[in-house]
Amino acid sequence: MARTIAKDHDLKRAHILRTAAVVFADQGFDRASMSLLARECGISKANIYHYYNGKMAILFDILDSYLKALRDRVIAVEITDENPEQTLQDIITEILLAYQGADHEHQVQISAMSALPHAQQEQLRGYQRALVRFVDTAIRANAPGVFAANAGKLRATTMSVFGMLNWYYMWNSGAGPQARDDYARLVCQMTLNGVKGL
Amino acid sequence: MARTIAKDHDLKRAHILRTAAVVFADQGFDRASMSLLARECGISKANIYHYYNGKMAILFDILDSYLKALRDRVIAVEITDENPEQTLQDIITEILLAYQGADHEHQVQISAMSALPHAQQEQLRGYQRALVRFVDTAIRANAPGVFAANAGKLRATTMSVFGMLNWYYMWNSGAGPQARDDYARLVCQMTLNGVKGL
DNA sequence: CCTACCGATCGGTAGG
DNA sequence: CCTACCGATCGGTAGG
Repeated sequence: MARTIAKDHDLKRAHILRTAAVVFADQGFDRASMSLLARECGISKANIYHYYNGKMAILFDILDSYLKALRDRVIAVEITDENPEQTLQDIITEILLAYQGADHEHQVQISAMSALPHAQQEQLRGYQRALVRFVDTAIRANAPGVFAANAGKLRATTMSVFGMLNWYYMWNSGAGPQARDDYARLVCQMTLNGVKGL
Repeated sequence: MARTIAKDHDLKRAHILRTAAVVFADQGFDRASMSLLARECGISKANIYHYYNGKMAILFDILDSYLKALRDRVIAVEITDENPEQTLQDIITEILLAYQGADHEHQVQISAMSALPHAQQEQLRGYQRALVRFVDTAIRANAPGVFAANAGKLRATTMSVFGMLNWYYMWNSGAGPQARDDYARLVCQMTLNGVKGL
């Protein structure tokens, strides 16, 4: 009995979370009212407060669950020391595939993360940093000599990759696995040829 | 007499515009109140309405003047048919230099443009499209054979460049001309080697 | 799980 | 009769 209720509770909470990501992304966090969110969820506004303590708590849960899952999925990619090029491409592909279907969460991350308290922002940035470090290491493995001589170059190259990946939803948000795999190859190629060409 | 007053009017309007870009970027457009903007401008809230018809009129003016000037500055870059590589690098450098000191406007563009009416958004997107077309043409000139065989590749490459450039403020916003020139070389190199490497 | 309702603050405008 | 400008407050709505 209690389990049935608890299960329904989690399902409903997850539904609110997903709906909120869409509403916050479409309207913007500040102008998306709790009334609208309730309407979109098919429940009353007061009922939302049974699952979340406030509007910011929903925002934090969206980004915390999204970024944590993204990090865990990407750092699980197997690293083969014998083939650093393939490893980098595997990682980039995994990121682009993880982005698939998460455009709303991605947009909320970019537009609304700054609305959170500093401590919560710092926690979220921790997930982002772990991801950046992981990609950073994979890129460095492809040209250790170059980067040993120029530390700033590695950072610039890594941030270039994230620039390309994080901009992807702006021009190809509906892309499927094939298009994402293709783009991963292009990004990987630009990165490798770029850094080795110096 | 009338000219002196008019001149002061324009200067004051420009001051409101610049201050609003900073306030809107820091606080977010929706949560930045007109009261705060007035305080930051050192004038009364009512006085702002002498220069602008409303909050959205300020937002539109920020983005319209910024994007128009950006477009005009970049498409003024001289194109030399004999040296398409140098032309591409000149264009990328000009964009990064135009971004310098405009981080607030850039951030407002990304986070608040969607708050405007569709007609105004469309006008702003016109400036963006002109810029994209210009870069697109410059990239195509570097590998006509490759892109004739693969139209989607050109678009992906162009959007990669904008991803790298538009992400720059996220990790090196305070960069000076030297750092921007360095990064322009890296972006150009990644782009050229990437598309020619296929 | 809802209706009813609050303190506060919003963008915008009144009179002078 | 104009422009430029202010203190005070409007109607309406936000999160809770």
